[in-house]
Amino acid sequence: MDPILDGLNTAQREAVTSSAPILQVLAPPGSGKTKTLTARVAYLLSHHGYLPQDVICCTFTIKASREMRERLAKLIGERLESRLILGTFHSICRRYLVKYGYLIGLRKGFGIADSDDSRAILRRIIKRLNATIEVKTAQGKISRHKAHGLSPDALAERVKAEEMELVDIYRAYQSALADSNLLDYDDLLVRCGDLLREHPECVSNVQTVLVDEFQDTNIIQYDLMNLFAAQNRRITIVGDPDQSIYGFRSAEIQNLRRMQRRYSNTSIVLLESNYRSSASILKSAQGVIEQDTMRPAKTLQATHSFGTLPVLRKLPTANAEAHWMVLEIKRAVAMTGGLVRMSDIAILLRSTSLSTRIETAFGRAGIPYKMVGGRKFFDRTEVKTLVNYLRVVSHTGHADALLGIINVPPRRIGDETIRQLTGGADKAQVPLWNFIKDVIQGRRSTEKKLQKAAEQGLCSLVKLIDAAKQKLQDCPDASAPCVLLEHITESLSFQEYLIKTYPLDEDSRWANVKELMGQANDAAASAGDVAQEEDLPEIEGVEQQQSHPGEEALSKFLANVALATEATKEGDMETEKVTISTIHAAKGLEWPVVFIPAVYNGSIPHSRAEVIDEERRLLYVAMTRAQALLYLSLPLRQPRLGEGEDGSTSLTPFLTPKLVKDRFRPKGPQLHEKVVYAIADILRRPRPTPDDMYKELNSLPSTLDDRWTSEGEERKDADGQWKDAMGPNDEAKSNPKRRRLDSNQPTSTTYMSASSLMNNSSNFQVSTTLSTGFLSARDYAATSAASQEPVTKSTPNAVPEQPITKKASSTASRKDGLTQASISNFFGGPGSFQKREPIPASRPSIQYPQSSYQTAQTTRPGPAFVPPALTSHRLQPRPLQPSRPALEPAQPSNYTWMAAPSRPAVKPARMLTQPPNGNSAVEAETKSEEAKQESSTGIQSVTFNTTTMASLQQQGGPGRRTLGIRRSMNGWEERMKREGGGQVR
DNA sequence: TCTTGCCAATTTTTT
DNA sequence: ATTGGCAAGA
Repeated sequence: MDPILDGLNTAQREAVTSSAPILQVLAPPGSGKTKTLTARVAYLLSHHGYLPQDVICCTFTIKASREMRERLAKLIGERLESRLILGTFHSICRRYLVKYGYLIGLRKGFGIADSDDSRAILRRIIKRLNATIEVKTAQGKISRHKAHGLSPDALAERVKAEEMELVDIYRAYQSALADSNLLDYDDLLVRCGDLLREHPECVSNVQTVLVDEFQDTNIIQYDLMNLFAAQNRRITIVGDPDQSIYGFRSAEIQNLRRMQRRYSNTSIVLLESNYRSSASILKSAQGVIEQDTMRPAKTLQATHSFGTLPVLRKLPTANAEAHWMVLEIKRAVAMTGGLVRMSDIAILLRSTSLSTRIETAFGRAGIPYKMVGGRKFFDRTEVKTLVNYLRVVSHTGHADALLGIINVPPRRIGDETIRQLTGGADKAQVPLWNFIKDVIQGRRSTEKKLQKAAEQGLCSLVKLIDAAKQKLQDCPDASAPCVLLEHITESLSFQEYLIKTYPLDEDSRWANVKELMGQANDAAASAGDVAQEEDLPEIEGVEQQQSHPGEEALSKFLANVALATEATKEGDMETEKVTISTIHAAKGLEWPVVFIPAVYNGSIPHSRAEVIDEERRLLYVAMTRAQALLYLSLPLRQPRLGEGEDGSTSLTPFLTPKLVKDRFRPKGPQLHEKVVYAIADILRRPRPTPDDMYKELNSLPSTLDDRWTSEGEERKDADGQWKDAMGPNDEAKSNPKRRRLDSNQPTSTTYMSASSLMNNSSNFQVSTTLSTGFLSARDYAATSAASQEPVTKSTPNAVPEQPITKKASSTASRKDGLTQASISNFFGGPGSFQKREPIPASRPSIQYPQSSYQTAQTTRPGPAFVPPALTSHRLQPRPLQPSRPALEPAQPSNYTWMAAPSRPAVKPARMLTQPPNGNSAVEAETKSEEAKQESSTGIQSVTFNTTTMASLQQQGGPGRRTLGIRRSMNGWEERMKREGGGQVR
């Protein structure tokens, strides 16, 4: 078997090997999206004969693209991998603009304005224009407009007089960027779009385009995808509408539909099996996401056992909440006998501001952690300063960078001097840098005479920069950034400067400088590798812009700095650390144990959130990061920004009372043997031995989550000493009396469902009789073996400690199961369904909301298939295709649904129903046939449905539409039931 | 005029 | 806790 397909389930293979030209892979969290996309890249290279340099693969974050590169290197080897055009939209666009930007009049050596730069520019403009708008809002609005492709002029035409202020600011902002030869994040995309529209030949080599996290693309990115693929019109995207959490950045979920409308031959593969989380976590998460009524019902098929219920914990204050996390982390680590380690744990936050409390609590308790997401490193002032020096050296026109360093270290250049200089430069219509040079060399003068000291300071700055520029010219290779940094820090006596200015933490700041140099060094080293990631394939007839290699290395380094999110080098990754991250930054990742604190109204949903659904999805994304243990918590009081006047908080509305009751426990789970084993199984790790599990117990203040009542109150002991006795540091020496395991606490019972109540009461009575008040390991073993805390609740799916596969069909037949109809419903939008009817196939210009689907399922048994033995020959490397005639959106859209149920095995041959070269794909796919199940063979036939969408003049009434949905759902259910028995694997 | 020191305000999420 | 804005010394 093809090694590329190893370890993929049938639906995933379906997606990987599909010969469909336009393919959408829709998949819930944990279903192996990225794995599938990666495998598809490899597959396309090896089976379709695409050259890596002719394949564009867009990811959303730098981390994702790095991960993908690593996976691909393993799959296809570094040689091929390094030639792929793979990266974030922004970085890919930058590459094209570097090479071909001259074609649209972009100046050489442009820099990238990060959001601090943008903010600084806007601040100046707003001040100058005496505008009232806040810098941040202006920044956001401008970015929005750019993402929608609106230039200042275009904006001016469609906006009211009162908004003209913004137009002026926008204009001024653009010209300020242009003056400094900068592009901001949005410009990278917009300008690249301009380039490819005017000069499509730049991507004429591109055979296929793949996009990860498609639900997060905005309009411009969507356009770019199509422009990239203009030549050959072969696109694969993966995405999940439920995980769309970047609406604030103008991401548009509708792009999924837009794409289907544009490409009538869109095929869709659904992945439904979740390989990440316990069934109970999935259930809880689904309970959250399903509150979104506009969303299509969709199955999330668990492959793991039910596990232990997630926790929803109330705590008195935010500090208590942080402390509670400390205790639960310690408990989880100790009681699982090394199964759960610090690095297995993540704290996911709605906003970075929540981290401080947690960080201090962790710091005091000695819990190692690393904070990701907050752009920390490159924001450090000392790092920023040095980077600004590099930027000025790279491009002296970069006015903001220049202003950032003009008086750092202090050169006696104050506000007044700066005002004189910028004012003069403005008047003379000369870049600031040139003006300064002219002034100190006596060719020009400022309105008011500059102070001697200031002039001297300017002199030394100019000297330094000029010397550095010379050095850059002399440096013919990628070591330029490194060389320059050394030169600059030395000439500035930067270390002494740091010592003087930051006497408190001078060493850590210097360490940051060292780190920056290290990164420059790494960049230099990796640039020497076989293939330059930077290089785009040469295209005949289009000249690439060449530049000095040292300069290029420098500008690339600076671009990486600007585009990096968490470029903090993974140097200290080896040590065991808890991860603290924003939810946004956690997307695509997973951890065995996840904490989500502050689940109160105002945090989630955030008080300033615009779209409530997006906040819900955010919580959903956070919850589905967890594999085995999931803890949500909230403080009952918030000192500052609470909801009520008294600072009391209320639980997020996303966690409805019913959901809380059915799917959460009020306190951390008892971590006895059974629970621990279930965790081990979910993580696919060896079960720890009982000895391992018990040996650390004595370090814990309690083996239970009993420091607070389940109503979130401070537990009052007889002597009332909890509070002071339990500093975070001295658990170990606290009075044994307080460590006794509580057996009955009335408060906790209110939450318990009947089943868990039963065994909550009596299991631990043994312990209270122990003279020490604390269980020895063996005692604990004895009690916990008897305790049998229910790991499950009575749910149809509750199959403890058993892979859930056998139950799959029952889930699928539930009314909330994902059906083809419901998914199509999503794409059609609400109410787009109708009973199936013949639909005129050639209606032009589809109005999406009015469209309807014809659902039918085809199975092509026997002769229609190539015998399995031959399937491996099916997709031999093909000659590259000539570009195909365009399929215009005016054609009816025919979506091919290739919904392989997660569990059953499928013969790959079915893909042959599509002609291999795609030219006649449309015709083939529009044929819809009734699905038939080939149940007798015991082998699952493919469910290969063709959904034809076309516009409808008039819609049926709501009743009819519902009927239509029901109908197709029933068909699906029927099939699922029938398929339930025969499974091949 | 530049520097220093104090006070106030501030935090949604990312390329 | 960090940064920006303002007032008083050098």
